Amino acid sequence: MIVDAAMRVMGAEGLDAVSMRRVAHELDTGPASLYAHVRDKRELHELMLDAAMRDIPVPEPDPERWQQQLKQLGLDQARIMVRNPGIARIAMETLIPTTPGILVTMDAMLGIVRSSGLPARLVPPACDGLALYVTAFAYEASLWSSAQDSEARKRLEEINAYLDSLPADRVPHLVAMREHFRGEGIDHFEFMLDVFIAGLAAQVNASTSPAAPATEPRTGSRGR
Amino acid sequence: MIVDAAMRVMGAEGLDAVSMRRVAHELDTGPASLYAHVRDKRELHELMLDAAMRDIPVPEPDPERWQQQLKQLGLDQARIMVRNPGIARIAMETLIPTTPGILVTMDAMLGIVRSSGLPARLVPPACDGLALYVTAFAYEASLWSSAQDSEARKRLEEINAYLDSLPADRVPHLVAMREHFRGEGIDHFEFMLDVFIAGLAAQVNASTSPAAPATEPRTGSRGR
DNA sequence: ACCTGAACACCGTTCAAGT
DNA sequence: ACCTGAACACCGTTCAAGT
Repeated sequence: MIVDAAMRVMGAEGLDAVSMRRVAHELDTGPASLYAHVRDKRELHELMLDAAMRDIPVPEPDPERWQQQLKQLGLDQARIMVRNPGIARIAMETLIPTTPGILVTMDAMLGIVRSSGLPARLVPPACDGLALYVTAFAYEASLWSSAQDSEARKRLEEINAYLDSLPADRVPHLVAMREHFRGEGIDHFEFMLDVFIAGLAAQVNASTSPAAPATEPRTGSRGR
Repeated sequence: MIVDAAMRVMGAEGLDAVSMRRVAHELDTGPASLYAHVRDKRELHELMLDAAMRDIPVPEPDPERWQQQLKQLGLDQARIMVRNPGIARIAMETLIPTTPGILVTMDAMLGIVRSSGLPARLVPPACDGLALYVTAFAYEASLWSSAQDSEARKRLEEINAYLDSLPADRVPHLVAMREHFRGEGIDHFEFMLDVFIAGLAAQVNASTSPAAPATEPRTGSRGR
């Protein structure tokens, strides 16, 4: 009931409104009562994270399709966080979530990357990194949506006006590429997922065929 | 003086201790006095971000070395944020920093990526994405270091104990790869930078030579 | 223009006392 | 075991009043 009430408040008024006092009030009691069921606010946050993320569909790893599967999983994670603004911030703050639902998703990601043929010692770093980027993207996206609509629009106008007034001699590239900054966040995210996965694929090839292979040479960043 | 006092408090006691009241106290005055110089707490944060990031060295873009230059810039940004715990959190929360110091760094990154030959419309998304990942990494790193030492160690032990008790039938990959999770965060970060840059290089090649080239064929993720 | 004291409307958490 | 009222030690921001 506590987690439900907290999720309700977050959905209606954003994560900032989810205080122990506000949640308790929702349940017609005082804040002290919550501490019989929940260690502290951090634990409540972790339970909310689990509630939101528990039902991400996880595929059976298929070595032939690891790239598509990884991208799909990343998109699913981002989608669910963007849909519940506030959850991404909790995920950023939670460091290492240890709640069952999240671990299942992380395990699925490990399974997919493992099936790619990437050396075992690189699989956890790759998954950590990807999960972190997905979370950070969703967090930025929810900053926009969770700000009061009018406030966000005002800030956006301020920024646009500011960008238009930039001195071309101090920041030439910003000025030159100004037009390319307007764009859909989710498209940028998809592009970045592709870039990341292509980079992983290069690592796979580099480790599968350390010497220049005969049939179809591919070059990754060999420099590490 | 206000920004200096705030940086001092953050350095000594962490970002959470940087309240308007605490900073005012540091200056032997009341919290209301600060509002004559600073619009609100968000603006104070932005000024702190600028103070910390203003002197990141920025290279002259060299098309021959864009990969090394990009990696170096990412490492420099991460290093400075990890050195000032709290700055990374401000950077995550600030959405689009509009302060001069930060814009110069962003401009330098745009210049480097532009010199790589990546299509212009992909340059801003790539820089946004890279900057976001760098910031997110530094944020996670500072979560560890900014927690009270004893508290962080306790939490780490809890997590390790928990990971050791995981059921192999529910999360087989987590259990199988457990040993590879212990590792230096900064090494993982460098690996991820390499992966990302290799992915970008693949995109560059894919757009430079859309048909199979003659001399030295390279394959990127052609699928988008 | 800059500063101040006092106030408003909040926080998370603890603790003795109850059932 | 669960709940409660009251309290402790804080927040960001505003505002009338001062210099």
